[in-house]
Amino acid sequence: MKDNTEDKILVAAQKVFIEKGMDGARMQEIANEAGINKALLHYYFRSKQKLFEAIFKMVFSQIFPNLMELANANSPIDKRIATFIDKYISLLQKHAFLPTFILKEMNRDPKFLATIIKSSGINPPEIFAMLEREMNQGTIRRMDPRDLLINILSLSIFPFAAQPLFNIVLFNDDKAAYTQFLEARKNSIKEFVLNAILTKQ
Amino acid sequence: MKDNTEDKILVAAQKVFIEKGMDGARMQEIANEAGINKALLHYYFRSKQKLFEAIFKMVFSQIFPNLMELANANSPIDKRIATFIDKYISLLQKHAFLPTFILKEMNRDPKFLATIIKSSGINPPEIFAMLEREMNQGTIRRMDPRDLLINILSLSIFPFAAQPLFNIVLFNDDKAAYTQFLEARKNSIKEFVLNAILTKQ
DNA sequence: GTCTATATGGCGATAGAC
DNA sequence: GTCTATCGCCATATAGAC
Repeated sequence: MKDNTEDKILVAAQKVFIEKGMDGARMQEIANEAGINKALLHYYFRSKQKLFEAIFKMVFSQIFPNLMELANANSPIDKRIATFIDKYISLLQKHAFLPTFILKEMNRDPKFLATIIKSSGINPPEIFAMLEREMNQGTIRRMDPRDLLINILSLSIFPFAAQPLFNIVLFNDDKAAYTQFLEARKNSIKEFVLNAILTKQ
Repeated sequence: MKDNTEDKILVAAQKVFIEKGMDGARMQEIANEAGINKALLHYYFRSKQKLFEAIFKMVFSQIFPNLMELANANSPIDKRIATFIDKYISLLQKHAFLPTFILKEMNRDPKFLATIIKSSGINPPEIFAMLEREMNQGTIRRMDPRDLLINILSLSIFPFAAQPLFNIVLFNDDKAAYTQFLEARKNSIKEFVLNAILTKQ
């Protein structure tokens, strides 16, 4: 992923766009980061806008959870939810700045965002149907399945998006402590969610 | 809040900065929005940076929850948490775009952020001490109090910050439906949190 | 305090040689 | 494909009249 020029540009552009955002990023800085000339950026991607869209698309597909795993597996619902949370937090740990980037740039162009989402292959109705089956069987409490999905995503993503705030407010700027806290949250979130939704027998 | 020129500038700047962000905002647009000349902005605030910092400070104090209500009241813990969630979601409904703005600009200057936070008068240790008392009394499950606080804030704030995404993915771009959903979440979040933490008698 | 006019610099984008 | 040089524009900021 760094051999040819195009890939070098993509790597450099992702770094700079994530750090500075679309408006704050400079084509010159991307060129420096890639070790090439500014004019080459336009040779490969025509405009800053096109380059940005390529990056946003890449990042979005990297960070959007594989929700389908929630729907398809055969194990019990609590197992599936626990596995999903575990995998998803691990993914966010590897790409801790991507949620902030997505949230930052999400409002820029609603139509473009819609296009990206459509082509990302997620199918919420299938997940909701599965959750409703579980509710009918009485394994989880009755609730709006959209709430449940949003809750799981909120609990997982928000602590990464608000990292600088929580890091200062709750951890006195101790970044290592916050990293450790996020690792422990894998289990903490699982317990919290399962306590909230599992019916007791 | 609109009589003198300085206030007109603050109102206009808040609107434009929230919509476009610090880097995307233009002093000319703020001047137009305020119905004054561009040079006046510099007369009152010296630079774009200073104007932005004034706005960020205002917005931050508007949106940061009055956490102390969680700690000080005399009613039972479940009542206090329920009231807090209710009030906080109502606040977010009135200022739906402020969370996105804060998250967007939070990483710009960590030292400035730290200053703002220090002067905001929140005192987490007091809240944690209160939560630990409840755990010792057995009214709520034993857990890391920081997790509980972060969970409540995540469940409340994230659906506003990720509004464009959820609106498309889950509500087919029907904004009224999403607004209604957020209203219903006041109760949904309460039930979710209380089920997760209350010990059954 | 408020305006018009302008200084000054930096940006995205292109032309054109190699 | 890759470079240097440059165009044309627009941004923040200031000077100076009223």
